Amino acid sequence: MQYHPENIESKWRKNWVDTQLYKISNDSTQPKFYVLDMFPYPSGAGLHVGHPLGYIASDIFARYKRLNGFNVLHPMGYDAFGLPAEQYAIQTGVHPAVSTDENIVRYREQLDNIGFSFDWSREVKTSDPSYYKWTQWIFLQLFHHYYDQDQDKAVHIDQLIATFEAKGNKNVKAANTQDEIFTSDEWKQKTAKQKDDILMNYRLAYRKTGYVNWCEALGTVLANDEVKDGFSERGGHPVEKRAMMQWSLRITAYAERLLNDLDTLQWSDALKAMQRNWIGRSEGAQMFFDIVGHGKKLEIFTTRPDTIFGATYMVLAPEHDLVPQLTTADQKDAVEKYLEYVGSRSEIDRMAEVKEVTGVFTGAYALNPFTNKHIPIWLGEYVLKDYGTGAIMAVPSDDDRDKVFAGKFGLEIVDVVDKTDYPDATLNDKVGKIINSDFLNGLEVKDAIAEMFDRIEKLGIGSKKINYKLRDANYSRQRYWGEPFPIAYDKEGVAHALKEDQLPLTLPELENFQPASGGKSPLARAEDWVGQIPEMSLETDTMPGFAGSSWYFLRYMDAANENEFASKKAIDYWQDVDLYVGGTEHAVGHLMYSRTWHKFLYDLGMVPTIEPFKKLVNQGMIQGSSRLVYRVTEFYYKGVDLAKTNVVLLTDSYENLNSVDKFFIIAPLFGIENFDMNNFQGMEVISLHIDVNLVDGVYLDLEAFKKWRPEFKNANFLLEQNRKFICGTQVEKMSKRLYNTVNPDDLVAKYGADCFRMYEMFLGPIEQSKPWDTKGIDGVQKFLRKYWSLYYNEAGLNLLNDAPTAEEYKILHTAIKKISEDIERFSFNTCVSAFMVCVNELKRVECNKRQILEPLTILLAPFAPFITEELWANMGHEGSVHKAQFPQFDAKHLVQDTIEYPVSINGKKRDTIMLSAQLTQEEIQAQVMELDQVKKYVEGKEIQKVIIVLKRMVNIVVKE
RNA sequence: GCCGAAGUGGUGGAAUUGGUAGACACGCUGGACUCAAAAUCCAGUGCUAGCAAUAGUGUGUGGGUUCGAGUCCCACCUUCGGUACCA
Repeated sequence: MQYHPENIESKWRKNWVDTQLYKISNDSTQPKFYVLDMFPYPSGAGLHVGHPLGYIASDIFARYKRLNGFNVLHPMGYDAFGLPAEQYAIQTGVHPAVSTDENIVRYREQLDNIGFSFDWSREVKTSDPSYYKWTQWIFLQLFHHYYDQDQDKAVHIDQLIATFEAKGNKNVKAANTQDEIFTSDEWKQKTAKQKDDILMNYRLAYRKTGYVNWCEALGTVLANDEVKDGFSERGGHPVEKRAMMQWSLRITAYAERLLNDLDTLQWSDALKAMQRNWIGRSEGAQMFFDIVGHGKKLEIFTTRPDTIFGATYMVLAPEHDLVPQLTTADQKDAVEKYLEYVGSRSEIDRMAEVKEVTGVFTGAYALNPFTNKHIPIWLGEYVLKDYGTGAIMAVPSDDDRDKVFAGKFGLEIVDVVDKTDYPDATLNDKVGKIINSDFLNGLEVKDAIAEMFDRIEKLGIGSKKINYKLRDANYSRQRYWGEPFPIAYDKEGVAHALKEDQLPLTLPELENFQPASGGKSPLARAEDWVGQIPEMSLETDTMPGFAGSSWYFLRYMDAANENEFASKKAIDYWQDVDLYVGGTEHAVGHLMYSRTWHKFLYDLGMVPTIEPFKKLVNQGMIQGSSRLVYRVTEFYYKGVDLAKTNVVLLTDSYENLNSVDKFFIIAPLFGIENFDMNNFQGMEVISLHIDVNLVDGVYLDLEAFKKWRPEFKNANFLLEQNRKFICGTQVEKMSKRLYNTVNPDDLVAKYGADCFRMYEMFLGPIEQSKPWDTKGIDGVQKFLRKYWSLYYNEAGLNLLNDAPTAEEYKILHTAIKKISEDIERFSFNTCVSAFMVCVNELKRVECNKRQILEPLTILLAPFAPFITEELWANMGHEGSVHKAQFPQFDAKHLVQDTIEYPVSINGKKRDTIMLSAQLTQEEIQAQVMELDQVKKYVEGKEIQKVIIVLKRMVNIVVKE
């Protein structure tokens, strides 16, 4: 009987649904294990072979844990709010909910095809009101809390109000954007609007006017992690800075905890480094400089207070608040001109010209508190409004940027650090001896910094401070397809939270999804909706894409709960995610936000753990291997442009076009006789992506190609050897646009899901990125056929009940050991290899014994769930193989063919001698042997090779 | 620039603690079966020399530690990923 995956797989696919095989309970005495995949955004293109890589790995792990007696939570859902569906709606008028649901149906089919063990009864969809009710609810908790730095946790805003009423805000230590100090009496006299404005500066979800990333093409603002190199991550549209009133999340309040708690996680060093980088902690001094002739002081942040004697000027960001007050009449024109110039430049311009230094003098001077010199205050683009205080003291002798700036504008340079002891150090390295600095002279930089912290604090001109690169997350989107804010404004503009029984606040129905005028969301046009609460108007922005994905892993624990986001009982049972698998593209965005939300919920006592994802594995990206042909579009001869010719020529490479011989082939096609190289001027060629499915390896199927692109049906092809057309290749992102996507459905149809799963695992380490290549899949198919043939001969099932031999046990237990260990360390490619070795060996010894094949079936079940289920049933078992007990490794079956024996060499006692052979203890004399004795001893034993090791052991291989 | 990861046959990749480098698979070569093809099976396959046994050589480059290095140390080169006026 032959192995036919298609019948087997469709049968079991249905059976698993009918028997609810993968449905799990929150009531279990078994230990829990939570295996989570990053849920997908259901795009219109469907899944390609790159998407399931991580899902297959996590599915194997989940199944393995289940077979080992764990109650495994392994859910799946959809990150269903997002820009593409809305862009599609704008173009076609199809409601995003409709297109999203269609895509979800398609995703579900594709996922089911591959045989995952998801518990679909727990499916979540972030765009479902029953889900986003709780996204809105958590948002309201953020709105109602502030971060108390004394308790180092989130605390309800009512407590802050009570403190304000009793004592004002002087002694409040909280994460805030508030600089006004007020007393209890002053607070009480404020209007509702004023109070609201002040509280906004403390809330964890708050509104502020700030410089945001505005994307004109998408008509919305974006968070920092949604912008790459000045372009939007979705769609690649240009992004600019704009001042707007927006909702934000005060994630910076959690910066220190986000950084420190990384140490508790089993994440890769690379990923932790990325997060540390993004948080960007730096220790330094906050200092206040007097401004000559002004009451105000200039606040700066520096990590190098030791260089203050070299601070010969100050630089402010052009957007700094003090700029108008500082600018003198003389410099007014110059400053205004400069601000105009800065305003005209997009983010992309600024990034492209990092080397270019620009700046202008304000006319004002600050007082260097240590040199007492008047130092000029400049404006410069290289100082950023958002980082630190938006102002710096410039030390041109010890900072690259300051040096360039001073050089360009002729500012004074005083050398303050002597680096002669450190010839390899760069200008920015914090090493050397301080010079020209009065009391600091002779100190090492490190000591000088410590000394300065003391002095600054004693003089009362500043203090030690920690700064972060991390910014608060922009939380408003001027879009339709997102969670509406459960916020309404009264006539004064005071923000009021909706009550819990008013949730979910659902999206209004719209016909037209174009943004409303004035940079507003399409929701603004739904006037009835906006005004549904008397005397109030609803917020018209919606929440960003990361809102729903910041807590979905908690919803899976209790997905159908209508009263809470998840019951306390469910959360206490499942605790946190034991294993999280997903791509690095979420290294800073999603992972930072969900960690913050989780910590916030921890502060509120709603989750028991400080971190959501204990262990995280980043699967690599599967790239596409594109196939290209090259098309001659223009051909120049004797200076005559022959572009109008209707000849289309397709060739496999530029090299072919550059070869002289080929011109003689091409020339007649262009109607040129007697081709003369001297008259040839060149030609223009463009590359053309062709559908990889029309190509067998690199050979293009010409007929299929002409059918696919009828406009080329009369094209001439420049054929390579054997009259086969060889395509050019290029590795790039897998994308529908580049025609290099491979659909898993096609492979499942052709080879079966088991084969597809194992082949994806066989490609290489899960963490590694690699181009997709189908050519090795035959090897896995061969393996499955061979495996099947262990159980079956031509007549049918052919199994023996005989006791296995020692050799057969050894083959099985070698595989059990290797595969169990490799699954634990997430090395699935070596597992597949181990299966191949095992089956090859069993084939060699012609083993068809139940006592070997039964455990082997269970061993393979996580990898190939269908074929093993079929064989398990055919062997006469009642239940599913996926409910069986995973075979346990037993060391007694591994024949000891190595005996360790102590040995001394040249009179020194060394560790052990390892004799590789079936030697008995009697054969080896129970005494310490000298090296010569070893050799002598070994000579009589038909030793093939002796490797003499002095330190650890002697390795001897005996001829078989 | 800074941070991180990695360089092994024609290809994807093994080698888990420093112990016979190249497992497993693809590809290729030869053979069996077949009218033929597919499928299947057998043998070979790092490179160089040789009919062969065999010898030499070999994990990006150059050094080092060690009886022994793909693995550890130093310097360098290359590739990929992240990040970038972060004071």
